[in-house]
Amino acid sequence: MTIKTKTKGASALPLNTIIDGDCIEVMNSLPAGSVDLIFADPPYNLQLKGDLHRPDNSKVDAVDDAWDQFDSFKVYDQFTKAWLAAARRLLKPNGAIWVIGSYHNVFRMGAELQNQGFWILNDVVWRKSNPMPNFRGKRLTNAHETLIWASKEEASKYTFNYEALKALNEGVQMRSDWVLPICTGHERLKNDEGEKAHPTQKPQSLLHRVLVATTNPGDVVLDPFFGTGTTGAVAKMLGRDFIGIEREEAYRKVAEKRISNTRKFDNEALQVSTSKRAEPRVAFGVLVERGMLRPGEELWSMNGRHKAKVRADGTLIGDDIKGSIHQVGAFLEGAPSCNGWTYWQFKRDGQKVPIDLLRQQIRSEMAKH
Amino acid sequence: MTIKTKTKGASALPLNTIIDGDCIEVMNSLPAGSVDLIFADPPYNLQLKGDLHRPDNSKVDAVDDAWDQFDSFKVYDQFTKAWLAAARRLLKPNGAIWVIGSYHNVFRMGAELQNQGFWILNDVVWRKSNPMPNFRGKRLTNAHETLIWASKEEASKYTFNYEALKALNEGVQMRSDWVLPICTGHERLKNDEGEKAHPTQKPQSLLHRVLVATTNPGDVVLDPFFGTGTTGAVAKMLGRDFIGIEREEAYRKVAEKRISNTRKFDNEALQVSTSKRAEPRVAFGVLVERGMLRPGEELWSMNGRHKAKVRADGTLIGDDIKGSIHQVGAFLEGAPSCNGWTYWQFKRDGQKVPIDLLRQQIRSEMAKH
DNA sequence: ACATCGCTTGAATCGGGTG
DNA sequence: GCACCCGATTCAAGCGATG
Repeated sequence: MTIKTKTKGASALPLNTIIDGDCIEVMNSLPAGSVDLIFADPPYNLQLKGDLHRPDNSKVDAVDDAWDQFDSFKVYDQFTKAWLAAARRLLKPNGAIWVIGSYHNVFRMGAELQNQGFWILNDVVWRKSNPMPNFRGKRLTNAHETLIWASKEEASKYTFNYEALKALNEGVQMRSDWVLPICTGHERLKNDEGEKAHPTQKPQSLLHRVLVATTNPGDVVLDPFFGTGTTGAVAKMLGRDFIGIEREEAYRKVAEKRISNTRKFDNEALQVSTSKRAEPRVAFGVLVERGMLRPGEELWSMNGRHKAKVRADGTLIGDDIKGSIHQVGAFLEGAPSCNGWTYWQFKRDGQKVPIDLLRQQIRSEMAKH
Repeated sequence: MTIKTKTKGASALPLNTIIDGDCIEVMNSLPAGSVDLIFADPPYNLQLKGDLHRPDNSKVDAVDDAWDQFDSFKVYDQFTKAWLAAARRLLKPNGAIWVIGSYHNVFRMGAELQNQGFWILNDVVWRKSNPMPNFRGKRLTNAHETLIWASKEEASKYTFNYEALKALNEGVQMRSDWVLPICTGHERLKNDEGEKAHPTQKPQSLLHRVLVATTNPGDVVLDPFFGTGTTGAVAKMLGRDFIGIEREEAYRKVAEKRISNTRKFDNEALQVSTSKRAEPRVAFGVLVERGMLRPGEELWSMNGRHKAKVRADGTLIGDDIKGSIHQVGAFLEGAPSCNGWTYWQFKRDGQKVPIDLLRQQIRSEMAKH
């Protein structure tokens, strides 16, 4: 695997590699403020017999009575607190995190995220189209898992590719409930004995949606519980850099092989729809300067109820009101605000045309240079 | 309102009343171990800042009530701890609790439930069929809320009406994600000024499912955050006893009126529990087993264009096709699916009759037993 | 009576660039 | 850091008015 590094101060970031070790120690050894996104699928809990370790790596005994149950929650909370703190330190100021869990552990993770100052943006329900039934008929079919998406802090300017997700959802904005099948068939990795290589392999479709939604090409994505590397494989396909941490050699081996067999999509395919907000700003006055509108020319409101005159400085004058296209529109409508670009129309050849059309002309000229 | 009481030791339980007061104090004044189910919809601690406007500039009527304001997570946690402890004391040993919340508060509630020894049975996602969109396009549409269902302790023999829920779900076991519309239209209670009486009124369909799933007729259901009394109204319809606690007089008044206008065998409730979707699934083969149709008998499609023969195992055989009544119908019509019950007809006394009539006969026999 | 259109509304942690 | 102001942004339902 090609090892790319990014330098941040004195230390370098090992990109597109799987690091062997305890995720807390490894994260604490990496440079702070260097990662764009973290995706974490930690052990789901503790009624789990065995295999739970304290932050100091000592092993927790399997327990089943109520008192020890409380004790095991305490230990799980310590573990959660430690790895979330290490994760938060790694994030850039505008970075974000995803965690996934079930009712066994997700409430404790969510509370700790809030306690540490992460700012929850959404909780997302992964609704499984093909869950395992409840065989004993004693409860509801456990047909979902919960993800939490949170920015590093309240003020973070997090990445959210709104238009791309809207496009993924047939043109209506993406909701907080995602229907996706569980990982089965060819996608499910097997070990040499033909058994499933990992008990909780996540489907690529889930990571695809997460990464398209909240990262851009070239971003650094870290997964502290890498397992068989779904995060890394999807990151590679999508042209993101990944860092995986995994302490089980068997998983690392499967993941290495998987990722080396994965290819990146074409650059063109990685482009996603973007919002208008990302397009260059155009001042209304430019339309006048360029002669696209004449001073003194009249504009009509979309609803036909109002009109105003263009002035040489790119402001409008209407009845009892002067100001920008936005201000005059807002005043005439009695609204708190108004997008003048979509509110006003001008006349050409007897037809009324939105002034936004002129802005688009200017933008397309700008794109050529 | 008729006041029924149940005596438990020295103290009596005030049934089917709305108690004025702080829910923690009131719960602590009631006899321990006396309640079958608690449904709790506490303040969510939304932490809203400025105003929000729709793209058409109208203002969103947000939850800005004093009862939803908390100074910090710490204060909210103290509140949660106190009311959950009071609730747990009230529950019978085999009692259970439902809580509902959003990502603002549900993680803290879930963690505290576990800390206090409640045993989580399922987390349930209420997927809203008609949520409010995200107007700014900055996040995913917040299209769900989360409920947690937990027994008083791990050893509790909780109530779960598995078959009733299966029947409600077209004969397949109920999942942990429930699609239900939010409370609008005539169901939404208004105050004297014609405004919504409560900012967060829950739909009756949600409480209907909760109470059918986890209580039996005659059970005592307590709601410590009664609001406008959805829990009480549905409990009354379904023949359960309720206890409501609510400290806002305006809400109590609306709830009193609502519940006094509610009848036990409300038509609406009956329609829900006996709707066609809820009726027991009948295998076509049963019609053959019972001699209502003979193997070898011919069936005709509704449009008269196709026919097929009944086989002894309850499948059909037509030209070039064998399979279920649905599969054969779909094949002959070149359709992706087909409801065989309404597609096929048989002949009696020269008349063609839909086979669904036979299914109805079986169902009415089943209802007698 | 029936279809269509327009208006209203719902537990919401809902900007960002420039000066 | 703050103030100012540009300007981007919505889905499903119910209900009443209209044709």
